[in-house]
Amino acid sequence: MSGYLNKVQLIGNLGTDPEIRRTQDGRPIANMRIATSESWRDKNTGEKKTKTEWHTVVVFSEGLCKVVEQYVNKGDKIFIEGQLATRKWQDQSGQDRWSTEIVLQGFDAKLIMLPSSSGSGYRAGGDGAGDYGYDDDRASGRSSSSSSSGSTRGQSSSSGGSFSRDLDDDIPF
Amino acid sequence: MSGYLNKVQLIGNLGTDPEIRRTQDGRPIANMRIATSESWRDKNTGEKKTKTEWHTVVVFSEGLCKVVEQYVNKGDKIFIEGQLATRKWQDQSGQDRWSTEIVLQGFDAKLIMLPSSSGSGYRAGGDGAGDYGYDDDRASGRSSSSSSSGSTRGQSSSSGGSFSRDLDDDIPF
Amino acid sequence: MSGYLNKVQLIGNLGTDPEIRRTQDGRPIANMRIATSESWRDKNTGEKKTKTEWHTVVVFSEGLCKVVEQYVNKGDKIFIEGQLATRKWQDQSGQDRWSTEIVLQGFDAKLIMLPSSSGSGYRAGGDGAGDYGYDDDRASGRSSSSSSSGSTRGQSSSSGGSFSRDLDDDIPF
Amino acid sequence: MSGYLNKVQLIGNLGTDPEIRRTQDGRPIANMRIATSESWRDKNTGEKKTKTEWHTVVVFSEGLCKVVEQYVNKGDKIFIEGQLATRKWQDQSGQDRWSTEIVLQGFDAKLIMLPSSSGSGYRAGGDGAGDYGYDDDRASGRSSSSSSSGSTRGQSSSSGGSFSRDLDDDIPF
DNA sequence: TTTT
DNA sequence: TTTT
Repeated sequence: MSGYLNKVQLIGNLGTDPEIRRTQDGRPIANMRIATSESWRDKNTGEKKTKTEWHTVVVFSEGLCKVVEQYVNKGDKIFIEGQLATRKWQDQSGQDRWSTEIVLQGFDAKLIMLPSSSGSGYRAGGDGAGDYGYDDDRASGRSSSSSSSGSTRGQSSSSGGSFSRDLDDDIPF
Repeated sequence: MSGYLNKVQLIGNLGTDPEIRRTQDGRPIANMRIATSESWRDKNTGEKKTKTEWHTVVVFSEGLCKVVEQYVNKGDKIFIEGQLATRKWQDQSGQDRWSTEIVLQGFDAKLIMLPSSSGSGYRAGGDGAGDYGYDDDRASGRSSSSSSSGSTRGQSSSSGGSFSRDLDDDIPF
Repeated sequence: MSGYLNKVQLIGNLGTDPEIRRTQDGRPIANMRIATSESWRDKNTGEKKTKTEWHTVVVFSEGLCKVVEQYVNKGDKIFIEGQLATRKWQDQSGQDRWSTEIVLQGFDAKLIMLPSSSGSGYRAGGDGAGDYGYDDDRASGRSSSSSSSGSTRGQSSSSGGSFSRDLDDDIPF
Repeated sequence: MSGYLNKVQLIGNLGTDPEIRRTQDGRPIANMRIATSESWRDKNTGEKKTKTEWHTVVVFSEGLCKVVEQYVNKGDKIFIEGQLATRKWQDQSGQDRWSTEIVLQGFDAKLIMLPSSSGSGYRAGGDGAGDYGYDDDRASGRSSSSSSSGSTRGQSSSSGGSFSRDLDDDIPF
């Protein structure tokens, strides 16, 4: 509400295909594992070093979930902007555990597909991400709970596209 | 819509009071001049140098305009997040000119008031920034070129507060 | 090194005083717990809700550590920019655990002190944050596991100041 | 010097090849024109609209200039992070003009090549951007004024790579 | 024109 | 544990 900023931005690659699950009332939630890496040359040894960081991204935004479901695949490079959230859960032995995730929900959420360099992907022609016809009722506040696709996952479109926050989220973030 | 990012973030101080004007259909637009500075010590001379950069910020977001109108004053420090836009206009002699501004509009817009260190400001009690309860009609599609305050400018509240994207419902911000 | 972005930005308040420890070779490391909050009004009940997120920030940057040590206190509001890093550790029972932290290290690290609105703080006069004149040995490759202050913690300066990346020369910051 | 943030981030495409010029003392400066676009559906007419914004990016960072010179071409998509700077100049008639540019200089500067979807580019094998062997004397503060390439511009490498700030800049920013 |  |  007041005077705070909580922002995460990543450009990285998906380690696996996104996992889409649904809440009891049918809302989709997408999970992605995204890798970012850094390389540097060791000051002393001159050796080249690399460190890869893995991030868990959870997409609550219904609009972005649809995009993830249809256009995002293992290996793809994406830009995401979301918020940090640490969640408490219990492991099998009942012990408290915490997981920190990057949450894409509400207006701050952003996802930009960055063309995969692998080029192995199917390059969508007229139906690329850029034309996904995401008829923006987000901005108008209408709550078209238009089901969303089932499970048809497109081939990697590799076309690039920007998708940002949607208004029909009611889950606080 | 697709594959692009255009983001500006500033933390700086207002050089003057914001200027609020209105479109013919009554929508408010706020203009602010914000200074950011940098200092460094010259590598050769050891001299300390400072450079101040002045930024023009234009607030189209109706909700943020109300906030600016009520809580933001000359000298205040704020964080803003918006987009770059270059606008063409004609000077007196009819020559084309361009001005680059930082636009706060739509969902990407964000404004956080940062408590003024001067402390000269009037510290609002129960009616602080966090309770301003404005409702914006941009996101809802309504175009109520309504009311909104006239010119009553509060004293510098110095209370700090975050105001983001135009929303009139419960979606957190 | 290549094609990745891993960035976190927070504006929040410290829940406790920073904790400064030192590595065996004398380098300081600062830990801070920073809170960010969000408020929203529940769409259905109309109830006002708040959620506070706590973040663990670890400062490896020697220059920023000095700043934290001298100027940052419980309750202060700061802006930080760093990177996400997830660290594995073993709990008492030898089980693997992971913690995600925001790391301030190297050139991407940034810390801006935002004047505390509480104003309870001691306002440093001539020795304000802007004059701290620290020189960092990280960027220069020197590993002077040197000096640096012991434990003298200033009162909350509330003066505001920006401290970024490790540098001991004239490059502006 | 203290308490300010001035940050611009873009993901966009180059409208033309970068232009590299040199200062009298041989330092390279690269200029790029980068486009970002937005699309939306008009609330009233339902019409699809697009607006493209053009940004002028000036690279003072010597390391990033080399990268731009070798790897960045017309049409390429890149991520850049820099600072806003408004510069005054005189037109032919001696009138004052101002231009706002995004400056990549010093530590805040960042450039990430995003694989071009066009795929028309020559895909560098072992000498791709990722292997550019930018032997990081930046971090060590050494000032290897190693000339830099002349004008050999590689074909679009499409390989992606991240390049960030260098220490050997002395031009303030 | 602000601020430190 | 902070802050508003």
